[in-house]
Amino acid sequence: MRQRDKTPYALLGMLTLGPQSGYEIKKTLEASAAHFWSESYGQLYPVLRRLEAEGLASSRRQDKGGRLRKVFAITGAGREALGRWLQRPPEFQPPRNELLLKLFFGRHAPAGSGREHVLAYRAQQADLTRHYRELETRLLREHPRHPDLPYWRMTLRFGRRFAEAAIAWCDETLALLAREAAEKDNDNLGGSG
Amino acid sequence: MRQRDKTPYALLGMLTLGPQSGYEIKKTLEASAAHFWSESYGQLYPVLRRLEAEGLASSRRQDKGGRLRKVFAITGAGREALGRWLQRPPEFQPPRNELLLKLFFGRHAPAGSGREHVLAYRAQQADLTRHYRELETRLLREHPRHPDLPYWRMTLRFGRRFAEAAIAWCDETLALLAREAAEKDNDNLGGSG
DNA sequence: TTTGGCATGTAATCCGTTACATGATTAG
DNA sequence: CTAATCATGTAACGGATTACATGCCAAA
Repeated sequence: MRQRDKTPYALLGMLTLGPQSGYEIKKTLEASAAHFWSESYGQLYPVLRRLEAEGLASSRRQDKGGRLRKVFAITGAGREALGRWLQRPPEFQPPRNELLLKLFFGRHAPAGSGREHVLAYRAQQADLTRHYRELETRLLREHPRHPDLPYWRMTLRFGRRFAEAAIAWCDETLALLAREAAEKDNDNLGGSG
Repeated sequence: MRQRDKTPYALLGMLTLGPQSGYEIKKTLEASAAHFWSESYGQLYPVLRRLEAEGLASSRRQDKGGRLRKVFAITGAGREALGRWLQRPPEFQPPRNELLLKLFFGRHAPAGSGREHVLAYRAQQADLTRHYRELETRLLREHPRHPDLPYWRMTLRFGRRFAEAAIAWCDETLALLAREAAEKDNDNLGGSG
């Protein structure tokens, strides 16, 4: 298996929660880890096939209410491979933040567009904090003794802290943008008056 | 120009700082925006060529101390294209955080590996906060009246706030991991005794 | 003299998304 | 009836990195 390709490990990890179909894996991912990981079908299905070919997962066809499903399970070799990967230090990935890039060039942007972007981002992050809080509450209620719970919570906490930091930053930034806009207005008045 | 490809705009934006060679653009990017944007040469040079073909940038060969450089400048059409892009709302990009993924599956990881990853991340973020602070100080000292300064500061503040949030999260997480490790030890003692 | 930085580019490859294609079942 | 959801996959494309290839200049 390649070094840089993390999708196989993400899928193996998902299979530690129990045997699942590709479709289910995606749903589970979206419901629990969307804020830090995602996979597309175009990636997911071929990789599952590969995992099976390499003996890291096994599959059996299942008939569920007339629908055909292909349910995958992690194998012993799969668990070992996952464990080895979990031990390796995470690779640093160069971030790309389009909002910051647009702000960085803010002086050359149409008036008010920076403010709009930041407002939209703030709203999105506020929604997210609510979402994280709900998720955490539901998790504690529905799986209070699940052995994975502490780990799931850590990732949720990460999301919450970052969303809160983002909101604070938005407020600070909106104030700075307002000041810039005011100074620009002043310059214009001074220049013409 | 394509919709999704942001590299051209990043390069046009860099050219608003003045005419530069591809090599210089990369250096500038690394010195000022590394925490939210990066480009590789394999991407940068072909895109510069494309920008010129589309009339958004112009170039002239320059002989600097015997070395041949190809210096690019943004054109009027380039400024317009940049302005239009700056106005469009930033696209949401699904994040991928390998550290969180590894933590999420932490129960299946070799003992202590989660802790190590978090410690390494914490150290990295602590370095970063120092770096941001220095950069901001230097910026204020060296370019106190630069019209782009307020915008550059906003992105720096983002970096600092996020690094600080990351450190707080690390400390919280390290405590939770320690508790998990302790409980695991207890279980083992109870099971064998 | 040899290492590091300046400087430009191409080719191979990979990873990932999007669009396409298909079809059954279930809930409204 | 029909829209949504379950379910699996492939093909095309695009964006980005990495490795490769080259060569000059300055400083140690």
